[in-house]
Amino acid sequence: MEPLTEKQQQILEFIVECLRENHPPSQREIAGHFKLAQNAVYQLVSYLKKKGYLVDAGGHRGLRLSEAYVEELAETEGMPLLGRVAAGEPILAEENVESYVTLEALFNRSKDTFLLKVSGDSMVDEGILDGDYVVVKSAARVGSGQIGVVLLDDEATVKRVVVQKHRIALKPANRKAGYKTRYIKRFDKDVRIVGKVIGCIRTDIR
Amino acid sequence: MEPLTEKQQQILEFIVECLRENHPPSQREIAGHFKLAQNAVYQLVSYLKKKGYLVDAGGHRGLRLSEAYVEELAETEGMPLLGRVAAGEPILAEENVESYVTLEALFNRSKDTFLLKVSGDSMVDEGILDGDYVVVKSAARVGSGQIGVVLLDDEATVKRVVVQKHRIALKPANRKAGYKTRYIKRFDKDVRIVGKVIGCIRTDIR
DNA sequence: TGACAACATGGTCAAACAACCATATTTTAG
DNA sequence: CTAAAATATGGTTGTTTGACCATGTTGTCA
Repeated sequence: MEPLTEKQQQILEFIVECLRENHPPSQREIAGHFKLAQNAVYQLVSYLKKKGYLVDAGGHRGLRLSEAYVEELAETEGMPLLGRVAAGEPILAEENVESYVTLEALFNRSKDTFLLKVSGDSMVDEGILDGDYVVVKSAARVGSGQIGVVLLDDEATVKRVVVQKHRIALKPANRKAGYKTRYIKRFDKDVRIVGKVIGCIRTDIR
Repeated sequence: MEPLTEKQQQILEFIVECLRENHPPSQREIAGHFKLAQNAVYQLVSYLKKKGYLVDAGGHRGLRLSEAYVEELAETEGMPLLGRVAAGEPILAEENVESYVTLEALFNRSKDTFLLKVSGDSMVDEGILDGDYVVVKSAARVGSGQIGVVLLDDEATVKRVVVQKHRIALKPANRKAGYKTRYIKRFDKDVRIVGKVIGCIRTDIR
């Protein structure tokens, strides 16, 4: 995008800040903030429109960011997702960046998705470690062989669920602890399948 | 919060929607959308203020959401994080929900944080699987023993980095493949430490 | 030196606007 | 049944606002 002068940049940043807080500023408000005449702002805003940073929705307080500029901002906001990393280039060089993603976008979440903090090592061999958060999608049943969250003896456990003829097998994944599969009757009152594990997040790796 | 009538709810939702798109609606715009007189809106908005959903910043298009309501919205927006799950309760019952977190908040990210898609199984024993995204914080050096991203032979690799006297050891974590540590000279031109792995995200668990 | 872009002031004006009044109908709760 | 709350209309008023005009200054570039 066409470069901005310092003043224009300042004004634009102020506008973005205001929009972030959901109140598009009036020209007079901007003028007040920078101790300018309303008209100085009118002009500067005109420049910003001409350069394609702002769009006018019409009406009072009608300033909007242009799509192009919103996109440019997104690159600062979302996390850059790196594809193949080329040697020599600075790591965050454009050719390395595949896209910019918000973490929200990684999981296309619906209303009934939630996080559950995992305690225990029973699923380590599946890459679900103690302290991880599993992303769970609420569901009354889980496909056989999938990893699910089961409410069992007042405790939510994450296990691989295998549906058999008359029972359900809850298979841990911990080589060291041995694979002590637990079997429960189907339709047991004290057991409830809570959901299906669709993701896993680990923070604070040291 | 005090419950809303259907009409009030409708109006509020419309306002929220407008605010999301960064243009607080004027009363007339709302009125137009619902085919009402400006004054009907004035009254309904008054109720919403009285009930604590809206706040008035004064001036034209001065409507804002109250903090209380923003908080309530956050519960719909962020993912609920479940603590100890009580049996009997519906899984998303209030007593189960510890807090509502946006995924953004899980990593307190700075500008130089990015995602890198992992290919390969060399870190499976650390719970970093093929296809996972690692959250990387840019850094020229990595503490000994930490997991880092190293640019090596035109390829970004995730390995445990152990700094020794005259060399750096890159230790994979894959029992099956054997732990074939790779040693590189310190200050080797062809090697660059790119950053430190601070998190790991797995999507699409089947 | 002269042209031009950027930046600035003060002033005017019509449209958009929130606030408020009087009033009427419908819905809800006791 | 009745009173209060909620929902609605139309009209008035004073303020806020964007747009625009005339004009002046400063810095840059040819």
